[in-house]
Amino acid sequence: MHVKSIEDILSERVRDAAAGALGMPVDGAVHLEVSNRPDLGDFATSVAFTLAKAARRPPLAVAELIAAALGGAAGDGAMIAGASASAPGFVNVRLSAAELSRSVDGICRAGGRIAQRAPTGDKVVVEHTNINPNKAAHVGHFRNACLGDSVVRILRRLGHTVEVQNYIDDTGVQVADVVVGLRFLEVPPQGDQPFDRYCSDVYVAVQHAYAADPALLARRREVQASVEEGHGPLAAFVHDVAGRIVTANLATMARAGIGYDVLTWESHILGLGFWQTAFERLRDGGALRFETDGPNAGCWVVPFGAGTVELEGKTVSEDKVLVTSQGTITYTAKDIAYQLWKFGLLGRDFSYRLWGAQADGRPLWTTALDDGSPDAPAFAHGDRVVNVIDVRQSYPQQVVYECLRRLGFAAQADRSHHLAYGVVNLSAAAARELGVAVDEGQAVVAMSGRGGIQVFADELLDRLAARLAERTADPDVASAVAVGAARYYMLKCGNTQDIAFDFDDALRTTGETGVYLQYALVRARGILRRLAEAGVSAAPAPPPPVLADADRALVLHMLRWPRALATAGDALTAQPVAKFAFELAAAFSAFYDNTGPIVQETDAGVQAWRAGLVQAFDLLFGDVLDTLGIPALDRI
RNA sequence: GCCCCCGUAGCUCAGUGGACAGAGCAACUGGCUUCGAACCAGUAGGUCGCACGUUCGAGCCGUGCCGGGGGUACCA
Repeated sequence: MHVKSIEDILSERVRDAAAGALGMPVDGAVHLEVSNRPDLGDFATSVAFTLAKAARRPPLAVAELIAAALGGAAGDGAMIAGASASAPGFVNVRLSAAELSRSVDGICRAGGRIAQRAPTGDKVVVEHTNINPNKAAHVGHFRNACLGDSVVRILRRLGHTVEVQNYIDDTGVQVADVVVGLRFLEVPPQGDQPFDRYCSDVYVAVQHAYAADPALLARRREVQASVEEGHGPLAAFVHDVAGRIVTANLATMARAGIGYDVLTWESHILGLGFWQTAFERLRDGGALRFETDGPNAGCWVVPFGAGTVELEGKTVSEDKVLVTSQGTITYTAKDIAYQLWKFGLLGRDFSYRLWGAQADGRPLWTTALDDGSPDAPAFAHGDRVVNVIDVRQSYPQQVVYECLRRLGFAAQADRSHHLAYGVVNLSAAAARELGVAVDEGQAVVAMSGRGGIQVFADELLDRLAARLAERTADPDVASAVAVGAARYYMLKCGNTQDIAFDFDDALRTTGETGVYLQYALVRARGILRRLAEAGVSAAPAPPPPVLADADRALVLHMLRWPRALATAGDALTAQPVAKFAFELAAAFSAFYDNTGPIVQETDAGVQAWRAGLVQAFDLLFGDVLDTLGIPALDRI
């Protein structure tokens, strides 16, 4: 259920008051913000500045007129307790205790989900994770999955139908490299390391082997050729390896509560001839050009950027090659076919079969080359598409969207979103801990799967859980707190911010961390538990005559949830939700510490009100944490 | 060359054109006989890279510089 937010209602009130006081129409929504002068009011608006000119009065005089009109509406049970004007022209509004009480009641009746919106009827396809199936997930992949998963949770709350796709590139060189290593090199496993970690090591070993013996590269071509033919024992082996790695990667993400709706395999896109269909469309639509000379002679290209340019004495082309002079298909080409399919524009479809059940009970499907399952739901046909992909792939992503445009699908191109996120590097300290030589003055070191310079996602979760196990007897609690800490670490920065991964930061359990959020909820649930034991109801109750600042601040913070969620959805980033969650937890912690124990409260009115307040916080904050994928616990 | 991102406290980062620029960490002071101190209350720490411009008002918008990173592959 979606209730109109306090700000929406206040905005209308201010607009009406301004129109009445000034005797002139006020167009559009009046922008309202949470006051950063809580001594003056709960909300503030600068609308007087914009109206001053037309009203032919100074801003402060306009603000005073609006405040007087708003204040006139105050009274018993009214929404607004009072309004004031302050220099140089702000209007400050204070909510009444009765309104705050109604808000607490509303939060409880909504089960905390006051930010949930009615279904919009549109479908958003979100692609994230997308790990090459030849290695264990590292913290860079983990950032991708955390961002994608939280954006999915945000969009679902905003009323969108969301389908999560995890693209598996099982035909690229990376898988081929590991298969070469497994078949032709004897790489000893380290102890009882899991298969995905072993493959990460093999991948590094293969790079060294190529350098020492270039003849080995022929083996890679051999593997790739067999994959392209799609049958034979080598192809079956590749398929088996990729499948085992995907299973391992899914298990890693499942630890953090991250799931999917469907796995889309690159080999299926090729095997079903999706690219051939897309190619013909592009060629016939005039979007492609076959080059007979120049740097791309013999290639099919999509003209892009400045075309052919002279740079530092060399002739280079900004056009994007889709089919090489050898006849092979580039990744971008496959991505064009994939993107067309996501929108239902290809005129082709996969068949599907069930991959398995996931931790949250949702089924996971996979594309299939055979007839698949008759029970499979319909996938793709999205109205919008969000691709969670490293910022370094911005250029090929733009090529993909431009190709849609050139095929006449401008609307779909506009509804294609590259959710670009910054790189996860290692801090100098983290790199040294991994045994990597770091130059003096070098702040960060790039991770490298080929070079074996990386921190694995499982390793991060394991180390966090181990640290937390020192403080709790329950290993399930330790791992749940570890998940919260790891996810918050990945979400608290903006999408475009590069992250310098640092063990000291990532393993912290105090301050602005996931632990802080979980601890606030644990404290609230501790109160509710004690109240229940004492037989005190936690149902919403009327406010006491005098409302403490900590109580007011807590209610007002909770009321900001819908806007925080909407902001996050508009920008396709979980960061505003992460920041909001921390601030709300801080408001609750201050409330907790700066007021007496509710269980021992002697004033029955105060006790009843605060019990209801804690109940509302528990419900609402549980929804906030779930949006971030942070487990809500009763005890830690 | 062209395109994109970043530059805010010692460090890591927030800051939808609005009031005195915030948080965490690190440093320093206090606070557990009370619903769990993984917390709270406080002190200190800033030419918001630089310069012009737009605006009643700029960390935010525009232009030009200076630093750092990335892209501009017949890799992904």
